[in-house]
Amino acid sequence: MHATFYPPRFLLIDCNNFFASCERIFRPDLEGKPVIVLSNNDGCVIARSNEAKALGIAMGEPFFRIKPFAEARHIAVFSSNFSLYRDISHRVMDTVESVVGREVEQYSIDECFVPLTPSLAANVADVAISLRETVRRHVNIPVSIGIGSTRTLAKLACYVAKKKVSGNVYDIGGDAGERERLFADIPVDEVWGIGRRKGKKLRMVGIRTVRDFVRSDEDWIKRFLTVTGYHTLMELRGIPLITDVVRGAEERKSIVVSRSFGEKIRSREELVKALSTFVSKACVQLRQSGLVAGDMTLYFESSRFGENVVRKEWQTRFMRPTNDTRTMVHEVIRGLSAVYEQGPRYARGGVLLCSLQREGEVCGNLLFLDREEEDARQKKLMRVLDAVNRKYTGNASLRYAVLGGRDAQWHMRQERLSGFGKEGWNNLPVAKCR
DNA sequence: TCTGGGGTCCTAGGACCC
DNA sequence: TCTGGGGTCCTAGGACCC
Repeated sequence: MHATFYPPRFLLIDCNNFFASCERIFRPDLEGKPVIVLSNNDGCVIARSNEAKALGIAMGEPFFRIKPFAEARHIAVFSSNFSLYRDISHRVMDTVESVVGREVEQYSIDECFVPLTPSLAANVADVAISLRETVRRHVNIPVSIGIGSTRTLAKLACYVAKKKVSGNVYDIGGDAGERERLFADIPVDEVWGIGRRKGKKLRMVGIRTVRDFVRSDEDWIKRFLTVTGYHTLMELRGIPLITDVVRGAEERKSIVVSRSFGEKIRSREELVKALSTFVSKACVQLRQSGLVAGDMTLYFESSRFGENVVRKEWQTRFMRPTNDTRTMVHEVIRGLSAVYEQGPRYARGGVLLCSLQREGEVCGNLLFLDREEEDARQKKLMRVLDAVNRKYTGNASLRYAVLGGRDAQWHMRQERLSGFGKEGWNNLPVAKCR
């Protein structure tokens, strides 16, 4: 007896206009009306409902430029509210898992892959429709679903589901003729993994559609677009080469916290407050994941849209990898003393932690054997700090004095936060279970 | 006046060693 | 002091993703 071979199949679920759809959950009156969501500091547009897209609002458009237009057309405008979006995202993922009966591969805040088992694959059309309906009913988020024999094909199918078919579900199946016709109709830069640069490169040599690309010679593509382009090509031909789309929190390689400042900063003291706050946030993430960082980079810069862009950067390596806020804040102060220059108005800054390792797997350093007692005290302090902050709204109630008050001028502008911003939305009737 | 934030992977080139 | 090739490791920068 030999096992039957089942070709792999994948389903991709992607929430439509995710952030805009999240805001709509609490504002049913906005159904069918144009909605946009702005980036941090209300800087530019990062999500648009279909109606807003139809009005010609582009992704990444600076808000100040379209503000009069948005007002004239009664477009609903929201500041981004990521804690809300993360929560809705969890609900969507949980719902999907409950329908398919297995763990999904969450790829981003608003999409996930489901590798299909033979029994799911046998009924994939029904499964997809059930998923779409259940997510709509339980979380009130509309989704599109693509199905294919590789993850890249499932992504492409989802593009078709969104743009070209009614019902928002599409399966790139086995019919070669249908696939040919479909591929001939899709620009090559819509493929997952072909971005702006590679798309332009391909067009310059006459490869314009997905069909042109799929027909290209694979050795030539490998030389022309490196191995990543080769992987994409093979995936489009139905050979799965991309497997690693999820990474556990403990496998992360870096943590970045960076922001534009609400108002430009001139003084070193304000920069210390801002960057110390950023590094404190990064440390909380480290501790939540059970990680320590070996290196830290901090930077701050003037507006990238002005003349004479000034950018300052400073790097340090810790004697021992750490996740201790006090140690990091100390380094921030040291770094700013080293590279701060008076004069420019700084518009944004950030902190990057890398060389991450699991706490407890850090190689010992003989120089520090006598520090164990102090280490234990410091760890205990961090645990208490995290616990208090979790208990009191998670909003950094307890923090180092150097971080300054909450009204600091560099804090984000969020003038259009929906009423469900800080707390309270947990109690709202999100789930419309029958 | 006003222009997001957070990730990963690959490659080329330099440093260093044998 | 110079000659030479091959290997590894690290870093900066580019490209991609959402």
